Order: sequence, then structure tokens, then C-alpha cells
Amino acid sequence: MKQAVSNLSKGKKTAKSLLVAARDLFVLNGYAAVSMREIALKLGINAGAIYNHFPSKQEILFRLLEDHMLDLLEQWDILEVERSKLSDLLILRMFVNFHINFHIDKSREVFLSYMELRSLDRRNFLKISKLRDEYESILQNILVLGKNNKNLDFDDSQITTKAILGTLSSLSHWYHQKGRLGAEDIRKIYWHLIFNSVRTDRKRNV
Amino acid sequence: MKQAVSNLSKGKKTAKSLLVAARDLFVLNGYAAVSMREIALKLGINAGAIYNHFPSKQEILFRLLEDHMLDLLEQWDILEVERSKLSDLLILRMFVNFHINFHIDKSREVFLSYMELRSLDRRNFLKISKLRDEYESILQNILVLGKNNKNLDFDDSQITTKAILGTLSSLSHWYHQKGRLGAEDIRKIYWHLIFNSVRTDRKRNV
DNA sequence: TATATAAATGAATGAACGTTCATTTATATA
DNA sequence: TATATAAATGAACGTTCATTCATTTATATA
Repeated sequence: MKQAVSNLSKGKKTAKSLLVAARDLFVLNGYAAVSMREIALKLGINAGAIYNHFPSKQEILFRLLEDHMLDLLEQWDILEVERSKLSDLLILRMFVNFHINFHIDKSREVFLSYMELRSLDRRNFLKISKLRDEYESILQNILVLGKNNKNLDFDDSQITTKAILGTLSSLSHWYHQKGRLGAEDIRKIYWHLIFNSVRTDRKRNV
Repeated sequence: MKQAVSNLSKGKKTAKSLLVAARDLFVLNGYAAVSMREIALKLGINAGAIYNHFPSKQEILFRLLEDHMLDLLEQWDILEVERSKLSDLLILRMFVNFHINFHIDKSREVFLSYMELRSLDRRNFLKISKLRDEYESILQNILVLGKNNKNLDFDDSQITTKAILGTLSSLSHWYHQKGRLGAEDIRKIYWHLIFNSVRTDRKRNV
């Protein structure tokens, strides 16, 4: 449950601002190229003050990535009830739309999770990888179920999962609020591409 | 024209080895997180000696990315003659196969070009971006031509270009030589996905 | 083999890094 | 308002960084 920023104590506000500042700098220049002094400067505080809120730079990155992944999984879980009534194809469509919406809404977090996995230390890397696999398996399960029910067709569920996620992930690399196309256009275009690539009567030769 | 390593002078050999060592370290840990000392250590030489071959760390990264992009564009150009006789659909197929082959063959260079664009300084960034745009426009031109000739169908050439490249790029993130699937399998699977997503009689609604 | 050039050494440069800490200042609670 | 706690300061810590340079060693050319 999220709390209104104005209700937070000064300390919690600063912690939140630090996460936002770190996120934006990490997205722009990469984790390793951003210094604690730069992050502090964005809030107009001293670098030492960060350590009242976070024990290390590594922990800031981990918090950003974990918060994001948990948010992603939680938001999908919330749709569970609606989901149960849908056909295989409509569930896939729901997933695609959900994924696109999330990417549009949280494009910086998505980009960060994508780029900075390798900047996590071993322990943190394993935790985040587990959450990523969990998300990936949501899509893979949808595909496998659809194929078993003969409502979807494709060659290999593992590669198809990665290919679809790759298709959608390109979004976080070029999407910016002020672009030529609205969210509705983007959802439509991507859905047609993906739908056609896994529909049952797709052609197998050119 | 590539030269056999054994014919190169000691200096050229060292320079080449430095590029390879830097490439592998940059891929593993990211440009900013790799030190000149680490790169030198891989060849068993002193960090200072690197400067007999390259003027700066930045220049090493730039050389890696530029060499890769020029290689990519040149290899595609070589196929020009064969290309001219093919139908729109077969040219697209040739591009997909070419792209996949290149990604399999040069997966580290591809990954690096993808991840470290932002580590380039302004001047170098613009140069590489120009080469990337050039490559992207190859696919976009294929798509537009195919659509004009009614041999392909899709909603938006710019997004479809990015989506297809996104689909294919996922390859460099998971492909490793020893995987379950061979290059032929991968080419087939990806081609079916992409072909179906842009073929003329694709469905527009679920 | 003698000589010119190229390559490598190892120490040094100043700057920047993440983090610590004693101290001061601000905030929240009573 | 008094007091306890939280947050911020600013200097300092020990490291590491990319890069430079005088010197030594190896290579290529004649």
C-alpha cells in the first residue's frame, strides 16, 4: 500500500528522493559511472548524509531493482480474478497489454532492471534473477497452455517467450512520453505483431 | 581485408589482443567498471604499456564499437548482388538470417554495442549512432518496399522495425554456443515468428 | 651484427571514488 | 518549550582510477 509523500517523515521523504535521483542518474550514465556525490548533489545534500538512509551504493541499486520487480509481479497478481474468465488468446492479450502499460508507465525502472543486473553483487543478482524468471515463466505458461489447447501455435516455448519479451522490451529503449504515437496505438501495433506470430493458422514456410 | 595474426608485427598483435581482452571484460562487467590495469593484466603487461597502442580507454571502446558496426554494414553490402534477384519476402528473410548469423557469430560485439553506447563521449556517440541508424534503415526500407508492393503488411514501419530488431536482439542476451538449439533451429524459429507477424494476410483482430 | 625504433616497465601524478566519523543542526515527541 | 532522536555537515580515510614519463628491454631493419 503506497503512502502519500506529504504524510512521510522527513527521513522517509529524503530516502524516496534519493531513490528517484539515483534511478535517473543510473539510467542516464550507468551505475558504475555515477558517484554518491552526484546523487547527493541532486537533492542538495552532502554525500555522507546518504548513509543515514542507505548502507551502501549497492543497496540503493538493489532496492530500486527489487521494488520494481515486486511491483511488476504484484500488479500482475492483482489481475488474477479477471484473468480466470478469459480464453487463452485473451489472456495472452492481457499480458501483452499489461506488459506494455507497465513499460510505458515505468520505462526508467524497466530500463534499469535490464541494464544493471550485472552491477549487482552475487547475492543480490540471484535474488533479482529469481524474480525475473518468475515473471518470464508467467508468459511461458500462458504460451504452453495456449499451445496445449491448440489456441496458439509456435515452435519452441522458451525461445518464443524470450522473443516476445525481446519484442516488447524494445519499447523501453525508444519510448518517450512526447512521441508521435499514443499508448493505445502502441498496444494495437504490438498486439497485431505478436498475435500473428503465434496464432494457430500461421504459415510455416515463405 | 583481414590479415592473418601471425603476419602482424608484435605491436599490432598486442593491439589486437588488447581489443579482445577489453571486449571480454567490458561485456562481463561494463566499461566503467573495468580498469586499464585489469585489461593489461589479461595480457600480462603493465597498464602503462597500453598507451603505446591506444591513446585512451575511451578510444578502445570506440574502436570496438566502430569496427563492429563497419563490419556489420560491410557484410550486408557484400550480399548486394544476390539480393537484387530476390522477392520482397525473400529479402526480408535474408536480412533476418543475416542478422541472426551475425548475432550468433559476434554475440559479444553485438552485446557491447548495445550496452555501452552511453559510455561513449558525445563525439563518438554521434558517430556510432549514425552507423546504427544506417543499419536500422536497411530493415525499414525492406519493410516499406514490401508494404508498397503489397507483399508485406503491418501498421507502422518505424515501430515494426524496432520491434523486429528487438525480437532479434534478445538473441545476444541468451545465446551461448553450447545451448540446446543449433543456429539452424534458431533461424527457423525466429523466421516463422517474424514472417507471420508481417505477412499480408495476417489477422487484425483477435 | 649494429642500429634505430617500438614496446614494456615501474614508479609517480593528481583526481575521484565509497565510506566513516565527530560534530552541528533540524525535527519530532513529551 | 524542553528533550531525545534523526538528519546533515564537512573533513578525512584508504583505495583505486586513468594517465604520464624517464628508463629499460625487445624487435625489426640495414
